[in-house]
Amino acid sequence: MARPRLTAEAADGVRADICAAAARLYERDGYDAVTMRAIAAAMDRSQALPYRYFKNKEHIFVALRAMCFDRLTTTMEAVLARGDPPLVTLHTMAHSFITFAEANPAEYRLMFALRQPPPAEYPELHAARQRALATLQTAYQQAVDQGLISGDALTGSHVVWAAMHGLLTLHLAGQLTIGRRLDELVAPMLDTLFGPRRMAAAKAAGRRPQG
Amino acid sequence: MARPRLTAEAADGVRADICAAAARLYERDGYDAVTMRAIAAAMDRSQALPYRYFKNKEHIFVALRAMCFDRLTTTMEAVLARGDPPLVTLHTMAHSFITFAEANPAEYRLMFALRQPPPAEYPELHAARQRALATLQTAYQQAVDQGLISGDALTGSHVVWAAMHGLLTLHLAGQLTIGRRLDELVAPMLDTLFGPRRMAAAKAAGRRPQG
DNA sequence: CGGATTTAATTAACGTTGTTCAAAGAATCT
DNA sequence: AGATTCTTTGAACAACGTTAATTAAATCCG
Repeated sequence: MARPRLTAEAADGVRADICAAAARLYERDGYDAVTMRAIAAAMDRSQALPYRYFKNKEHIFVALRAMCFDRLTTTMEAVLARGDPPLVTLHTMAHSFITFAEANPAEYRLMFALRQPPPAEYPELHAARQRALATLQTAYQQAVDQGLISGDALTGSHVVWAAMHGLLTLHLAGQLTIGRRLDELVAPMLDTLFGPRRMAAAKAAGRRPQG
Repeated sequence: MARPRLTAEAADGVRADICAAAARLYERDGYDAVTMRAIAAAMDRSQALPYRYFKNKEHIFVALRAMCFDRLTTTMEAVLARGDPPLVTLHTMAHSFITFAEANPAEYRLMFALRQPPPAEYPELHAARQRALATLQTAYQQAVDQGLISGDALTGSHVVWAAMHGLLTLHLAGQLTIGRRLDELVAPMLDTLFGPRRMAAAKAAGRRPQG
């Protein structure tokens, strides 16, 4: 025959390199710095190379998004694995969500950009997002099962997700005028979502060493 | 002397025309269709004309954003002017917020875009946004004054604003997987924010013909 | 009325960008 | 070695934001 095709792993490796270069550019110099030419230049390759591995620029950003969601999911699953009392877990999970966003604002902006291709077109990204939400839902379900929260977990976890996300979105867009510390709004938000008295009691009673 | 400068009103008129052309393009063909050349072409002018009236493209979008916030504020103020009981007003205001977003998704996306210049650089836009939030805060304050809600109005109105916004943001980005109707989440969200029992009671007792 | 002058608007151009396509390079089999 | 097939490249295109040089328009003064 002829020259053998790249192994699937090899092709994935190149794709990973492309994503890494794009991520580095994005994190260091912002969205506008992520150009196809710059990505290729960072890899010491020609400007046309990325097009052999991604259909277009948008697909590269979709891949980046999925990677970010995977990272977020990992931290959320770690919280769930600690096995704290449900309300403590929810509280901690919400804070780790906020910590993630504040530590990686550029990534968060990317993940939840308002201008995005319809998720249905990118099942991989959709799955990554669902994994994060499922983790929250599991924690919420445990709280419901123990009678600490009423309502169904699917709806409730969506409400929590949306409320936290709204806070972070406004914060990152500089549209929060109340003070400088986001915490001033996080605490009341969590109180509203989970109830202040129950939270305090759960935290006092539920602290464990590790898990 | 020589050719007289354009009147301030005349210049504002041209600026308004530019914004109108940009808005029409944005609404009809999306963000990518809003190019300086297309704006000028829609006005039957040369491609360099917008630069005499706006520093750059970003400033045009800032102006559009401010116009959208003014429209939102108008509808919110109308709700406040009805003079319903505070909890009814808050409830109605939240729904009008959602109605606005669902009726003008493109505008909403524009208003709350994650990638935006720092608000401090555009006091006019900042003021327009503050006006909307102040309206909500006023309604919230009335509820606090009547003992229907605890906590301070500034914090509380921010929490409500953020929660509603989070819901809409995820909805518009297609990241809400629960059912098709946004209402399935709006109702639980409002219940969480304002309390279901008090809400129902207030609505039953407070309905008025017009205000 | 007619040149001088000052502002407005246009034409033309520059540097970049995303993307495509034909040509060149590399790796295998016969 | 030569043919063949995949990979990579170099060059090109159209479109964009933006700026500079040029032309058109409207006033004032004589």
